[in-house]
Amino acid sequence: MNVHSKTQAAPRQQIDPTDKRDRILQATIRLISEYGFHGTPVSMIAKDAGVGTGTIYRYFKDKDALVLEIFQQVNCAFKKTLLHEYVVSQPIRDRFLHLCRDIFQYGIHNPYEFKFIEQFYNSPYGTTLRREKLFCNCGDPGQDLPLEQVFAAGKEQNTIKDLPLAALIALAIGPIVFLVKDSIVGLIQLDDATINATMAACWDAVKVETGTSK
Amino acid sequence: MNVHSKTQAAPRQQIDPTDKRDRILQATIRLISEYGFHGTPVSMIAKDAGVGTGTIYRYFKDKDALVLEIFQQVNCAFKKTLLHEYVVSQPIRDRFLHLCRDIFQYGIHNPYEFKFIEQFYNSPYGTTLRREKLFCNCGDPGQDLPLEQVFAAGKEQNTIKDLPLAALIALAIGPIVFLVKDSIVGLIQLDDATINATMAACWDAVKVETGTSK
DNA sequence: AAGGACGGAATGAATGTTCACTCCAAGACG
DNA sequence: CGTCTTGGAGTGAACATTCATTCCGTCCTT
Repeated sequence: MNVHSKTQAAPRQQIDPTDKRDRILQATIRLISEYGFHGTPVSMIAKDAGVGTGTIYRYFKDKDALVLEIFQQVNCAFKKTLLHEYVVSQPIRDRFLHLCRDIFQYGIHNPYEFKFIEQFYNSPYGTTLRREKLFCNCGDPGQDLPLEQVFAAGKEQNTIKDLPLAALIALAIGPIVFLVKDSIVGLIQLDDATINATMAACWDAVKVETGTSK
Repeated sequence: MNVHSKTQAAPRQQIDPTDKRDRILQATIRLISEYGFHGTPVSMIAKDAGVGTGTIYRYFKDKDALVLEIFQQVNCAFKKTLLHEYVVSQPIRDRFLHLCRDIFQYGIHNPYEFKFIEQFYNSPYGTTLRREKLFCNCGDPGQDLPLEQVFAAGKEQNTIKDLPLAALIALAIGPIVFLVKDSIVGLIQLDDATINATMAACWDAVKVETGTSK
């Protein structure tokens, strides 16, 4: 960008304003999502980010701090994605499908972040976080996930099955996580038709049956 | 060799026939399911198994061989569980629910093995295996998973939705894996009622709608 | 020229693997 | 029967490697 590099045209440092910090974050997400925390040495992150290993410690106290910051950042971004264009006044089914689609899209367009979050949540550290219900509230303390709101509202008006919340979430998110992971590793190709049909099937799983059951 | 090796009553060695080997396997499953491959040093496995570190290398070439053997063993045992009392002549829905129940039960009763398999499948090595479709065929080469058979049969008779196989599997297994993992880390308590209702909901997801769709 | 950002060699701790040794059960020999 | 020999399972300290973190010389900016 810019060129004349030097001669002051670029106001800050020469090449990377805070570029390096971002490169480190991105490389870490990518590598840890593939090899796991203990499977990715700091040296590997440095090489992938194109910086010296020492530089990483200029920006982060240690490896743990680096990973924790990534989790908080990615987790917040993901939650914001879910709330994007989410309208509480819409019918339960529409809101549900909207959320499903957002999760699908997020996973497909942010595969590394998606796998990173999943790994983190299933790590001992992530489990502790979940148990303590701390999460990252992103400045909206105490607010439930929108999916939980939808289920609560749906149960009241007898649109959603009367199941434990954990089971409903599993029915909604489980298949999506499963499919997206397969898609990320290249085992399948997710086209729009499949995504839509799968979302609809997730709805069938959580909705109250309308016709005869069986 | 042989010789009546004495009186034959106690055929083999005195105390530990293959006891240690098993203890090593069990410890590895438990620890890796919790801390991951790179997160569990061999020394930790040795201590947990109550053997010297060197002993592990009497039974296994290296750490990789140890883990690979566990995967093959556990994977085969799991598949056998799925085929237990599985009757092809039963209706699609009954076979489906039977398989779902088996997966639930296996996960609840073998939490370490369950998490181990999940981790392995999502590791780079496991992904390669899946892509190569090699798996562990347990002596039944080419035989599909029973779940795949059920879906194939169900599609033919228009009982199961016409979705890609991967999507159907995700709809069936995704929620179960999700719930069992939560149950293993103690976030929820899975009672029979919840299990049954969740299985039924999985069926709703994959079955062809009978009443009006909406 | 001063000061800080940067890279990467240096460092010490941790990990996977090896190896020289111990120990004990099971024949061999009297 | 009792003692000696032996072979191999078992062990954990030692070794080589890898890792996270630190440190210092270099270079860029001002």
